[in-house]
Amino acid sequence: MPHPRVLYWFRTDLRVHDSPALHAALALEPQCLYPVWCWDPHYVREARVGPNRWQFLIQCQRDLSASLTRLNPAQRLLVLREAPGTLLPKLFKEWAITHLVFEKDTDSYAAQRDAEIVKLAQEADVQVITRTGRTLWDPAAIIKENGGKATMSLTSFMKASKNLGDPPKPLPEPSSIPDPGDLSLSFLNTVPPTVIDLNKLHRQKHDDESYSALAGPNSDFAPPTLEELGIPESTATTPHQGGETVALTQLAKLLEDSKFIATFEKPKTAPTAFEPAATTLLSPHLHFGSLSVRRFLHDVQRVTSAYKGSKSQPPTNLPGQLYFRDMYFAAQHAVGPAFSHTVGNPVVRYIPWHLPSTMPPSPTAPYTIDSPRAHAWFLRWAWGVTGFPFVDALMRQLRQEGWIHHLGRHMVACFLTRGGAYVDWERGAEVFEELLLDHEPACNLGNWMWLSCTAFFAQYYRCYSPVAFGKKWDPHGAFVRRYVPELRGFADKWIYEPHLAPEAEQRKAGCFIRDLEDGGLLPLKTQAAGQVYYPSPMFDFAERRDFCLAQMKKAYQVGLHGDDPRVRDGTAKAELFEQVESSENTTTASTHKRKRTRSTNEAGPLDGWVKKGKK
DNA sequence: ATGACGTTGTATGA
DNA sequence: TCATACAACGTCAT
Repeated sequence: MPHPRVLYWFRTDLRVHDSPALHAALALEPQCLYPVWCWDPHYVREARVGPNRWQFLIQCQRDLSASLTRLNPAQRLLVLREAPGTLLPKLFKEWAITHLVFEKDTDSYAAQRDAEIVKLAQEADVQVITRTGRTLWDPAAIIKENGGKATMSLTSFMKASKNLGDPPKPLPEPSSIPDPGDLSLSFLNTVPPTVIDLNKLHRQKHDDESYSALAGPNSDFAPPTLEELGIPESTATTPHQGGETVALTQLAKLLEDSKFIATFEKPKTAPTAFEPAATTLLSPHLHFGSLSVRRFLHDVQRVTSAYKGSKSQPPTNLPGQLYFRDMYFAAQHAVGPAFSHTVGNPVVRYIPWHLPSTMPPSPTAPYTIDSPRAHAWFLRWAWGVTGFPFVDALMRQLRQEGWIHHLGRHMVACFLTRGGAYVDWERGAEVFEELLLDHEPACNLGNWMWLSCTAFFAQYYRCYSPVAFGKKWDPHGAFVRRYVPELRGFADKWIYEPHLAPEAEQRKAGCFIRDLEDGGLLPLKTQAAGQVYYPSPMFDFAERRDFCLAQMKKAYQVGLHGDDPRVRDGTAKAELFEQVESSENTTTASTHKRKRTRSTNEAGPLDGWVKKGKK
């Protein structure tokens, strides 16, 4: 191949440092290099992406574009507004591409898409080169070492990875890149049909205009703006910044504190710490690839080996966190698309949760409202108005900033599922998908299974208390005061349980604790103008914990997994869990009636609270 | 078969 | 600041 013309397809590798795929592209000694980002409708419309993550992504794209220009003034990131499946074959022809290069992505959707793209490239006589780069090890290689089985514990993962040797050393940033070829485009873009638009809720300004022109409104291939996407800038409220430059600066700063790096123990870091947080906050960069996971590992190992003194070990140290990430990627790879839900998933335990996913999946009615009460609990959880200050503080921090500490995620996930509301973990995973900057499908899904004790973890009797767990880390409640400002005036004694404060204390604190009306879905009817209120707890936690514990015990005895045919056809709940249903249902309609009146939600899952709650 | 272990629980009592 | 009961899960090494 004398004059390779390379299309480098950027996806979740928005960086120029340690990019094995970019190095592979440059090793071809190309005559020209096209650095392309395709505006995949899977991301634009089908995945749940909140304003904060849109902003973070755009920042990553802009920073990458600037880096490419630094490496060659004629270069920039070419953002094209069309689906890869229809766009890439046209580009192969238009730019006489000889090689397509990209970093492997083993997420379920991406793997399927990439297989199709590889086929299209072969049909166009374009050679495809891929490299593993998103994880420390290739998930497929890990699973092969693990005998084809999903890695369900860190022990099995570590054993499998040991046979593969150390992860590759990080590669340096290239000193230069070749010119692009001719950038003219002789065709208009094909606008993908809108079948699903899970992000419609966020497009308050106007409809999505990201597909209005192939190379952007100014024909300059620029990354989109929030304005173009119809998302008001004011709704992106995160203080966290995207981009490789920010990521590497943040990493360098962390590495200066060798004691922090070498003695890091995750369970000893406080979920209540803010400004600064107790952990590295590098996870969003790992997701978008603005930081290489191998670069992170290598730098941590270098600083740790130079550190004099006793050091922390996996699984609690910093490398241990990265191993867990890889473990989830490998498990997802082994299970396939079913990893994202219960039905058909062989590794997940079946629990007859409230608000189960609709089968077959439907984007307009994603779940069944089997219990209006549980639905209200779910919405109140998602919007941080449960009446449990620690839970609400965490959920509001998540919504505002797009990041909460790992242990905080444990707390709210346990609370929604096996330790409180008894709501399906898939509902919680969807809310996290929308709000987290660092949303990594494999890790998010894996951790939700972990915390709901449906896979990876089974000690369901270890249950987090929304009062005790907060107090343990932050006895004075500074974290609660920061994110639930209406409670600021309460004394430490009441900060985690303000509903127990006498009326006089509430008056002194300038905030009254009152029940929400209509089963908790509506704000108070009787509130006075100018008066500040905070809701009473949405349920008796001790009572709910006991109930959940009993249900979990029963479900473990029944012992069904997601791939059981009785789970798929819906008979499992009816035939094996009748007693579960009736034992909880003491106050509302009978089991019989509820089953017949089961309805699905027409609006988006969070529609109810949004408008009414915001007033 | 058996026992140790598993990243990160809570309440109680000394 | 410890230790222990709570009621008791799955995985892995032996």
